[in-house]
Formats: sequence, structure tokens, C-alpha cells
Amino acid sequence: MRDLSKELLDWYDVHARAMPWRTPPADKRAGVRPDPYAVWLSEVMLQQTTVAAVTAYFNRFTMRWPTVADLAAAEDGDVMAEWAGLGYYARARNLLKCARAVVAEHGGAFPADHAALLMLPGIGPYTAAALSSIAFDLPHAVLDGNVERVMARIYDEHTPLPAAKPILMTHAEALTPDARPGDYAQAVMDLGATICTPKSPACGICPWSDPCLARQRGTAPELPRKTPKKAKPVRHGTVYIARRSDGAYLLERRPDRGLLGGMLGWPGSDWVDVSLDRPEGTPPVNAQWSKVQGEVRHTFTHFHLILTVMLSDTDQKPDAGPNTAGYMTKTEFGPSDLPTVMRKAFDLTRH
DNA sequence: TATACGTGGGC
DNA sequence: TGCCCAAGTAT
Repeated sequence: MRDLSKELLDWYDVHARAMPWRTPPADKRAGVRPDPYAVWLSEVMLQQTTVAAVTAYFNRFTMRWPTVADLAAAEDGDVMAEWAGLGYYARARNLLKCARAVVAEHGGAFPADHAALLMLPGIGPYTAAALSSIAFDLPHAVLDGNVERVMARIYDEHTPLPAAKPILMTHAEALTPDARPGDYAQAVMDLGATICTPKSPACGICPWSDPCLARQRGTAPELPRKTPKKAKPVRHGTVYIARRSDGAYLLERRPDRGLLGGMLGWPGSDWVDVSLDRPEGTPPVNAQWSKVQGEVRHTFTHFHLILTVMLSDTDQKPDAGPNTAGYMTKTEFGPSDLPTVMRKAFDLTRH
């Protein structure tokens, strides 16, 4: 296929959407260089996450930690609390590891090198290519969900994902230009986000409408094909919310691995596949517990969860258990520091 | 290659 | 309402 990048770059010059982390083409022509820290932070936040959800988090992070060195020096708990609600919490743990590695191993500056970027925690093939191209204008092809869809359509590729990824990557690399690779990367992702959408693609206004094989053949709306997903099981559990007379709450720091790793949470039972009649697990303090009316329903990536919430007003000290919990005062903790499922449990106690 | 890993919005 | 989807990475 001929070089299609010019049509897309011309489209991007006019239609580039403003985003807090983005350096638009006009600013670049005026000599403004993208800030690699801002590009990196935004790309990590944008992994499997919408622009609408990321924007407020990005603004808060850059306000609080303006440079990668500032972030590297932050307390773990502060970063996890600031990330709370955004999901995929391994990203936040790796964000800190990466910031500290950039300071310790690269003198506080992101390396302008794809292979070196790929070695850093939380930076995989997509993010390394995005940083290389957007921050450093190196010609590396990005392949995210948008680009997969755009490539599948213009080449009318019917192999289902994820098996089609190597094929789609070959196409993406073939189209990536040596000139303005950063603008091109953002342009092809913008195209997928705004015109070449999953449903009802706007082929009538697409700058790549003419060469697009799927548009010619009428297959665009059904591409890309995907292998079927497995059904989500329903799991059940109980959380225990202990409220001290001074307003402090009993919370535990979850282990660094696994679901909600590194985040604060209410002590409670394991989450199991069977529903029991009674609350499960062991209360974290010996006290009078009452069941909160209602239940928490929450869906994770691979299962549905139904939580029973138990509440107690007590000044008992927590029992020493496998997961040590401690009281956190009002100045140490706010509900916005919690991952969403735990915040839902908290909210249930206030209704 | 397959699975674990969050959340909120759109239809 | 329930399913699909969103600028993926680690294991």
C-alpha cells in the first residue's frame, strides 16, 4: 500500500484534540518539545482507560509531582491513594518503580531509546513505542486497540484478535513514516477514537476512506474480529468496617501482588464462588457487629462480586491476624483513597 | 498462548 | 440490564 501518512497528518493538523499532556502540531512548529514525563505518565494512565477518566488524574498527579524526580521521592501510600479509583493498580506500583529507576539509572531523564524504555517497569511494547515516537520523534509503530481496529479495516484483516496482532503490527510498521512519527502515532490513535470507531464508523469523513479495503467491501463494522470471551463467575465475600469513637477507621494495606495490590481495603473474608447464609471470615476486632442493609455489587475484569458489609462502633484494638489492620484517623485517610469496590462498601454504611 | 488485572460510560 | 469497550503489562 502506498504511503498514506500524509493524508492522516494533514487531517491531524486540523483535527488534533486538545489534551493536557499533548503538544499539538502548531506548538511543535513553534519549537515546543513534548515533556517525556508528561507523555509517560499519560500513556501509563491511558492503558485500557479512557481519556475522560484519565484527565483529572493526570492533572492532579502533575500538580502534586511536577517532575519524575518529584514522583520518585513520593511516599508509596500517597501515590496509591492518588491513583485510587483509576483501576489496574499494578500500574501505580510500576509507576513508582519506573520513576525511581529513571532517577537511579538514567539521571532523572527518560532514555531516548526504545530498548532502554522497554526495560523499565510498566513499560511494554505499546508504551515504549508511544514514548519513543511521541516524546522523542523516533519512528516506532504504536499498536493499541485503536490501531488494531484501523489496521484490520484498511487491510480487511479477518483473523481474530489476539492472534492477528503480529499481522496488524506488520501493517502498522509499514505505514509509520520517518517524518513526524510522534504526530502520526497520535493521529492514527485519534482516528480510531473518533472516526474509525468500534460501532458505526464514520467512513464518510475518514481521511483514509479511499484506500480502506473494509469500507470498499462493507466489512468495516464487523472488524476487528475477536475470539469469544469467557463468562464471569459470581463470587461472594464479607468486609468488616470498624469505626472508632474518634472517627478513625480500621483498614489494612493489601499485599503488593494480586487484586487491588498495594491499596487500602477493609478487612474481610476471602472471596469465594459459593454464597453462604451468614457473614464469612473472621471479624478483625472482637466487638458487636451488625449487618449493613443492602450489599455491594461490583464487577472486576474476570468476575462479579457481591459483598456483605458488617459495621461496628468500637474502641477495641485490632486482633493480630495474618493481615494486620490498623486504625487510620480522618487526617490519614479519606474514602477517595480507596479502590472503588472498597469505597462502595464505605458508601453503603452512610445510607 | 492464556490469564490476571479495575473502572466507568455507552448502547 | 448486561455486555462491550478504553492510548496494555506482567507472568
